[in-house]
Amino acid sequence: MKDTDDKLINRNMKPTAMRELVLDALLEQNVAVSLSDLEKKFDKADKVTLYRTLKTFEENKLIHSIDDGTGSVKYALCAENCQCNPHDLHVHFFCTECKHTYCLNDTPIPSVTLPLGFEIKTINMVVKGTCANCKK
Amino acid sequence: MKDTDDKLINRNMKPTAMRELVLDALLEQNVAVSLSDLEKKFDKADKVTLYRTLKTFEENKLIHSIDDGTGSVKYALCAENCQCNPHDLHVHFFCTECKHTYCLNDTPIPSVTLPLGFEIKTINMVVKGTCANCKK
DNA sequence: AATAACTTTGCAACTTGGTTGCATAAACTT
DNA sequence: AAGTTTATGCAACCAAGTTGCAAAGTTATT
Repeated sequence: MKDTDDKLINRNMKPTAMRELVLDALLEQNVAVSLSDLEKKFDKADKVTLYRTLKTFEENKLIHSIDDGTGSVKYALCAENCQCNPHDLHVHFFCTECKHTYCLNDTPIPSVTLPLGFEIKTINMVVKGTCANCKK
Repeated sequence: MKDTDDKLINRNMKPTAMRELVLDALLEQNVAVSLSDLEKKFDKADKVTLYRTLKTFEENKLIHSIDDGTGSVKYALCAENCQCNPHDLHVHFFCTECKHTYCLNDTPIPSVTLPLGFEIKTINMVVKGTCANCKK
């Protein structure tokens, strides 16, 4: 049985062909991907199916979505046992050169002190700049 | 001469009727507004004109835009002498109850240490939760 | 005051990303 | 094998943002 099948089953999803394909694509990337990235990659696949595949992945916490401010939502794999809790949150980085969005898994979001009465539920933190690849 | 005229002229914009109207609307708000908010408020005004008004305001650093993750960009007044430099950046707060977006002007974005080779240009940090008004 | 030059406004129309409804196809259940 | 559930694919739609172009308004020039 395939590795991807495991991952899908572990997260309570049936391992369909489409899902394996998308999961493979996500696994081989070290940057986050958008729906339209996937559309380009699998130009025979239907946009809506890809869309719904990502949605189910997200619901089942196999991936998380990233709003990097580019106007198109990006998706990236969660850590193995991630439950998408606040303490799982990490900083995302958008490179203005190569336009890639990175999960900085080892960079946790620093804590902020809010004004009195404001209660935090979650945080989105996107750093923009030049990535290690483009800096050279 | 009106106060709003001053502000516009200080920022190198001609004080047209439309601009005064929009600036007034921004001044009387303590939360950030979206283009569609303005459309509702001024239902006679053209969407594109409002759009371009906001754009010129932003170009001239009278306001800054906020991507709060709701899918529609919000705008809020800059501080008096703001140049929108990195050290002017503050945290934004989106209340999931009242759906309002606040500028936390007194809450600077904490510094983050990035992986080797990553160079920061700017940061977007949006905290989501319940605001002081809704918490009661 | 009349003309020219530039700026702002308004309408129409379009693009992109995301989304829903519904029908077909595939996969499980008994 | 029939019936139920789940996944996929097509069409169509929606919202937000954006562009092109012409009309209206402003400012400058003589």
